[in-house]
Amino acid sequence: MLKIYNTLSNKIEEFKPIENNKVKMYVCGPTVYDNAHLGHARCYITWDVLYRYLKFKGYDVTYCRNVTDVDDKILKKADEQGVDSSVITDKYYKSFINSMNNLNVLKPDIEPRATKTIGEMIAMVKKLEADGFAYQKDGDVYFRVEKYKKYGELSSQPIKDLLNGARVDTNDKKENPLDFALWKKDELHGYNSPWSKGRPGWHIECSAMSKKYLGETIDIHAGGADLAFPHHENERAQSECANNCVFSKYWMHNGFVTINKEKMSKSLNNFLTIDDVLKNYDTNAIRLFILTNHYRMPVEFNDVSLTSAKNGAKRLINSICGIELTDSYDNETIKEFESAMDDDLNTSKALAILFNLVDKIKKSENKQVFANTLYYLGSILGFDFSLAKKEISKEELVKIVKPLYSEFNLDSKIEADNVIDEIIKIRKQARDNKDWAKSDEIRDKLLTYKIQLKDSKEGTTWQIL
RNA sequence: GGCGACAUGGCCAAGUGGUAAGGCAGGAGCCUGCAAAGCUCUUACCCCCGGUUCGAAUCCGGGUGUCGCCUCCA
Repeated sequence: MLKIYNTLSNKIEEFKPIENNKVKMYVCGPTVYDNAHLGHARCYITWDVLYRYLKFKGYDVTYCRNVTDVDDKILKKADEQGVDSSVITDKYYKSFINSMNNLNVLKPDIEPRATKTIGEMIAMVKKLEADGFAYQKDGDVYFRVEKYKKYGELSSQPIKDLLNGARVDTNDKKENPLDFALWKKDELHGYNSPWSKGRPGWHIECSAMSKKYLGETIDIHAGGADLAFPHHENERAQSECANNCVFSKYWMHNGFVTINKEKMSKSLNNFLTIDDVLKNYDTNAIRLFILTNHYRMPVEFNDVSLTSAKNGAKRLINSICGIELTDSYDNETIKEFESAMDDDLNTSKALAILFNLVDKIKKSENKQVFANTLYYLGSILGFDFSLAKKEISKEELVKIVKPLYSEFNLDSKIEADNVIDEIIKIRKQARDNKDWAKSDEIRDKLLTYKIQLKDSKEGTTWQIL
């Protein structure tokens, strides 16, 4: 039985979909105005694991992750560069998708774009205005927070204390400082609407897209912890007032990636892009780095942790090397894994189970069963086992071996398959003569071509790194 | 100021009442001419004080420290 932490109740609750075994989940996607950073990676990897796990549990999941392509920052950048905003959004959307693919994050079922949902947003704002939940002022439209009695419930913010907060946006146009914009007048970049040429507020975008693609009530709404207030709070207020029903049954939030103990973010300018990190660490290292921690806890980025994850991931992934995979599994381990994951996605515990499998693969007679199980469960966590070391193909070998002919003055008639063995023979002569200098020189030289030698009593074997 | 989270071995991190998963690093060993890689083995009483209990890392109270949200942010 899956249990998840619901931000709405601040409790771990049993997960029960609204409709049979169907799950509708919505994750707030990126605003595409810059390259995605490691914080985004954490977020989308976390929800990718939830998506994969729900499917593993047999749920019929519809996963919607939007793309925000109407936004102040996008327009600012477009204006600065003197281009249409679509130039900016297309560029960074592609970059985002590329990063997600590189991170082995599954494509959501639906990826709506805000610019394609403007009509629905306007309709929603009209409804809110007609029902007295919103008011127009000088072409802007604001949501009347006091009309929604549950306001502040999701983020556990007492409404009266919000007013006393140090950072409340005061704006003469608002009836109440807490009211937030549903529509903003913008003659320059705007869309036509009943109120003004303008554009939607950020919060209404998600409300409208969620409704359009998943319906008025969904099972899970997720995103970064920084979205809980005000974004999710506002989304919930709008949607529940406009639709007159529950917006989302469960709300889930992931913790941040920190660097020097501080939240990694654009505004603090202390971020590393996903592509930057991928230069030094592969996708499995990043997965392990992130999943080692519980998804609601902060994760501190540094090279020590990433290197640790890199080494661990290598061992995990390579442990299935050379074992033919079938479809026989160790059911007991699968149960353990499920029980860990059922406990609010305890990925740390799930990983411990995977590492125990690594041990079993080495020690058990039944290597295949444990290797299958590791592959199966590891894939639920999104590890990419295709990166495990495999037998290299003939073409690859030919390519690797090519420069060795001249390097070692070999006869060009020697088959690629035999080149390395031929060099080992040369080295063996040196070793027989106890010419260690020459022997080591050959070994080091081969290593520069990513060919690693291993000496043992039975002779010397080689391996491509 | 309001709300909330966290504090476990060298580093990271599970663990919500019965005497501490797992990863990385380190150490020892096997292997080797020496290495590398790989393999085997290996290191903790849980921030402080007080309380509840037969028994607490785990519950309660009080400290101390760190972080987050209250503004755009995953």
